[in-house]
Amino acid sequence: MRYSREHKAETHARIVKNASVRLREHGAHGVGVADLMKDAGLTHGGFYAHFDSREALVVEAFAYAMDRSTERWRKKAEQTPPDKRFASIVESYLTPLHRDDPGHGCAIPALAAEIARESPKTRKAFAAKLEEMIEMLADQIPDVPRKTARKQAIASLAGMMGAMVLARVAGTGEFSGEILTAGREAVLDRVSASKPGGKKARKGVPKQAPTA
Amino acid sequence: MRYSREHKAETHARIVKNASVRLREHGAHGVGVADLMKDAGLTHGGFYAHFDSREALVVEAFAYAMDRSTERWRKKAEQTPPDKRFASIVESYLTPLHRDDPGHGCAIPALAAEIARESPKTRKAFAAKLEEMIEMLADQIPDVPRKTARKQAIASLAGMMGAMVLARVAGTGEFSGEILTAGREAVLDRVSASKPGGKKARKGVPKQAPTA
DNA sequence: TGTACATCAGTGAACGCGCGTTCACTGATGTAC
DNA sequence: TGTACATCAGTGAACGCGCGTTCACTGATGTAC
Repeated sequence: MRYSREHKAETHARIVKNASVRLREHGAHGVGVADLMKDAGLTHGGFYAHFDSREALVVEAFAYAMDRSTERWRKKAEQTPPDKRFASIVESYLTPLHRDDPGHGCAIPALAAEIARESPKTRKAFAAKLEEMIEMLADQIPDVPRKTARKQAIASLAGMMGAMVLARVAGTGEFSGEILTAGREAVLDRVSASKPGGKKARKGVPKQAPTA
Repeated sequence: MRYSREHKAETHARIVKNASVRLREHGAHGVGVADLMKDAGLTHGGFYAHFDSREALVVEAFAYAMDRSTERWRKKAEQTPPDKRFASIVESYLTPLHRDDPGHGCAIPALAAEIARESPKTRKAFAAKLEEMIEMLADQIPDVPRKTARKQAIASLAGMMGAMVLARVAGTGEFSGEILTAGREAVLDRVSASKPGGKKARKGVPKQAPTA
């Protein structure tokens, strides 16, 4: 072979990693094969030595992005006291930083709507990663039955990714910030309220009379 | 002119209306100009007598879809007692029927993520329609200060459209239904809990020990 | 009222372009002897 | 250890195709006289 034993695997991984950023930035159909290969320092002709089709790369790149998110949050949780794990994930998710850097952020707000329209195979691959992420999130909600934790994880993820999509549509101004704040408070409030002793109002998120 | 006075306006409206369905079904880039004109019973060459560009049609079709949703919900609310208006919207939104017919459903889960990546002009046009929809939703949340209602409307819409996107990614099976249910319960629960006398658990949505 | 002309929504061929994919070729390296 | 050959990741030209857009043309109708 032209290159050393692990060279191909490294190149493959580099293509996938770079593609996962570009696809989150520009959408599942927003970047061409030639550009994706250029990102990895290659020419487009060699693409099919690594992937059966463009769609196959899309699937791998999504899986990579989802795995990275799930793993990052799991590690973040490990370094946080159990009762603050979930809140720390939500708070780092619904930020202007995340909103303004989709390429390095969660793949769900960036790509899920498009994926839902792809082939069943692609869609199912994404759904499996979604399921993993939900389970990981449920692990971070202590002191409630597992079924409740899972429901909370699903609803929270929906609220988080939904707020992120809306915030990106709204741009970077006041309206966009308002969406991030409303989403963050609602998710944190709901989950803390579901705990046995957690019905007291959270800081800045009174249930009846807002101070702000 | 070849056609009677109002003929052009009618044709224009027909193109926009049909396009709003096709674009929600297949995405903002998922249908070509030729197909969109064919839907209206025309050939592609005449397109530019009606629109400056394909993107101009996309903007009009989105505005049309958003206006229809906002108006439909407003009317639905008028025929419902004030304290049940919001719940009736949420319940009709997070259904398998809506999930399985994106072409006639809410434009936000279908298209918002793509719109966020379009030109500032297109994005802002969508953001303005989003703002209108949020205001309409806030109108349906009684008995709380306006600021609270608006926050609830934003967070609820994020949860609703997010759950719809996730449910569509999950397909039509059990997992997908679980997402719709979790989203519905979370949104209804959160809003009813924000009311002065509304802290009691909702039917089937116990806060600590689920029955199902 | 009747007639000639101007209008312009709609037609269908054509344009240029970018895309995903294919393919003959290259050449540095691993392997066989 | 040294040499000839086989391998195959990567190159770059080419392919076919569909897309958004342009354009010369059509012909039924509104309008001017």
